[in-house]
Amino acid sequence: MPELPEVETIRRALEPQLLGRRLAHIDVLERVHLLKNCTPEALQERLVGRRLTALGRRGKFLIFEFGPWAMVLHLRMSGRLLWTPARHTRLVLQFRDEEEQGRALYLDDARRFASLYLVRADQLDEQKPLKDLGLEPLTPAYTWAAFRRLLDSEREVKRLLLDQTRLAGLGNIYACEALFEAGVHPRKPARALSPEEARRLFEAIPRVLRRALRAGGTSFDRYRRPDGSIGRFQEEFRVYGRAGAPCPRCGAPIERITQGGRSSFFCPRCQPF
DNA sequence: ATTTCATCCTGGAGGC
DNA sequence: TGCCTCCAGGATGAAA
Repeated sequence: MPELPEVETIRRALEPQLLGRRLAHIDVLERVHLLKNCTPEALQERLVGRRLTALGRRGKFLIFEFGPWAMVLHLRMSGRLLWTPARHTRLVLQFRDEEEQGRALYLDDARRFASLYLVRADQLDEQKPLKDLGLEPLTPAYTWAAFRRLLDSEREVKRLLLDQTRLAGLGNIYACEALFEAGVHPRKPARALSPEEARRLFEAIPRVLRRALRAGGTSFDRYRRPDGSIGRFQEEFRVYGRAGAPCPRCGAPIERITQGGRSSFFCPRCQPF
């Protein structure tokens, strides 16, 4: 479900609530699928009693740093972090606050695809799952030179944009929307983009992500902010999920194709091959 | 070395 | 109402 704008929206909502708070309890209700490199006991031992020293994000990963140890969480398709219990609660993080009342954050994840790693905080860049992540689109590292290097591939540009080891944070929605904004056909081999197309795509990616952030992300299905409120970016979709509907720019019907088992939506007139 | 494919799992929507 | 099929914001590891 969540791509970079949704994960960053969650991060921004949680940070002021949680930074400096002490973790009182951690309950793992689903260990088999969720815990990738540790046991519930190890999680408890390393994290309980510690204060949250940082809440970060890399690509679609949320990084809860508790002093020397970090809990790295990926929500995958259906994961949500909520302040209230939900139908498919897989993990509960109980924080102590000043008044000692305590507040709990619930990981709700119907499809059980979410994943959690326990990593030493000083090893985050060297260990799974963050070590192979590619370029971050909303950071100073995202430069024209770095982006052009990334496009040096025969692969279809849409599939390249989804490869997290090349570019971190884009998912199906924002890859489709950025390609539309740039006027680039999703099937075009990355290397075959003209310099103008490459430049437009380079600029469209952060622009689309920032617009989505401003809207609080996309909630056409399950995604919610931790307080349960929804994002509004689905109201701004130009192509995603709009097969057959008129292109907002030229009126031609939006097409849907399949690439790597995933749907791509594009305007055949505005995004010529 | 790439690239495709199936798979993990559950729920919702739509067809009949 | 019930049953069936398809689809889903993601990623991985095996197979081709």
